[in-house]
Amino acid sequence: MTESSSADAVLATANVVPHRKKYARKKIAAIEAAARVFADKGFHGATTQDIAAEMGIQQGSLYYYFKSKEAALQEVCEYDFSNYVQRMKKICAKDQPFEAKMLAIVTSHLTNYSQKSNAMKVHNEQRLYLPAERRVVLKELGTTYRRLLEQTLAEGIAQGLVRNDIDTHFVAYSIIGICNSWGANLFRDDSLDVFETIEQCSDLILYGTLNKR
Amino acid sequence: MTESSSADAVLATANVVPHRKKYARKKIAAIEAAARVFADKGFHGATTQDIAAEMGIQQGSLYYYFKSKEAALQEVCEYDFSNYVQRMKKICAKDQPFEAKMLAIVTSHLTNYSQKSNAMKVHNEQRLYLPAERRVVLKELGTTYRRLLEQTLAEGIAQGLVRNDIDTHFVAYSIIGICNSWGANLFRDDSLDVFETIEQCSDLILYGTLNKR
DNA sequence: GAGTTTTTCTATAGATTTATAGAATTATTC
DNA sequence: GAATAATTCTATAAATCTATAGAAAAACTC
Repeated sequence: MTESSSADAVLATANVVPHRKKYARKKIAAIEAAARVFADKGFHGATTQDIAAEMGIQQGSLYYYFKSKEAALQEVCEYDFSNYVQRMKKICAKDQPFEAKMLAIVTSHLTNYSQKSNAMKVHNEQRLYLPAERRVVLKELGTTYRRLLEQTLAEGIAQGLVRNDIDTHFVAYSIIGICNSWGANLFRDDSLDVFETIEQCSDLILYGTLNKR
Repeated sequence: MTESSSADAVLATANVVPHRKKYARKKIAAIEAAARVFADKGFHGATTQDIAAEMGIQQGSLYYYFKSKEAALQEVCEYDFSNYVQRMKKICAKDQPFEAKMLAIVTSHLTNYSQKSNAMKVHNEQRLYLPAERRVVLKELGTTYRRLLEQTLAEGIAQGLVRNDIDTHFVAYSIIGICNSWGANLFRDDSLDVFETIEQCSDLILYGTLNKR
């Protein structure tokens, strides 16, 4: 559970000045520490003391990195989210058969979960404790993601591959629901295999449970 | 959002002595008030003051009904759960075609959500904040429920109606995941139609998204 | 290495929160 | 209606939590 790698997003915003670079690195560590603690104890259950301890600093020092506890939650929820939506855009833009796209979408979702699990878990479970003002960016990104999914389904229908009697809006929400539900399971249970889970999820979404007649 | 009706469960345990009956009634009101508050603010975000205010009593008086805040969470999570599992048992015991059973299961789940929404929401989202000792009953009931679902799927396979290459364990979890995800949506969005949602959920589970060839 | 900037620490104000004890009130019983 | 039991209230102890201010330490610059 390191969640490193995509320091990129935050690092990119930092100037090349060594000072800022070092700050940015530690800021990422702070976000990831907060993500771990919030994932474990929930926003209200976690204390700034917990987060500071997770970073190995004193409680008061935490405020060098976060303006407030609430700001920390917001940053955790937004952490790497736009990269994730970006990846979704790429998947949807590709010229591939519907089944392959769906597999790629589920893969992206669950892979992201198994890599950025804490931040994603916190986003899914705790973001509603943020006041609406702090959720505008999240809402936008979430809507973009869902629309891409709906669009992909609509394309599948247009190609005659997907049933034309489904409600794309409903199915999009359902897919997100299944993926998040399995994401949480993967988080909880180490013995689960990510790729096995991916297979089964997309299989269920595509084919359902009934035998073909 | 009254959540009355099934006072039965708790009332049944109370002796016929008028005293106990009145206490039991108010205790149910306490559980439902706690459910509303926990659903809204989360376990740690809610205060005993909030729950007391919701009941129209003073903070200290709340301890006449709950031994502790944690005990209140446990009681909310367990509230009406065993009735719910009981209903599931009846559905599964019936001699009906697989499709009808699945529709009944989804209906039971989502109908329960729209009636006992607060307690169910709290159960789904907050129960893990309880220490393991307080979750034994919940765990048992949950396992029973999932097993019934798995068994129903297995019967469907035996009858040749359900694909024999699915993993019943995985599919059972997925069904629960979809239902809970839509339960939460129904909770949030009043404009959604419960029966429409039920239709769509079971349709997706049964037939998936692809056209038959 | 003196001076400057960044990072961390300590200490604390001020507000909340859970849970308890004992008094006060209300309801029930005979 | 006096005696008893149930319910609610008030007041408070004890613990905890966020956020801030200013000092101390560490890192960096020239």
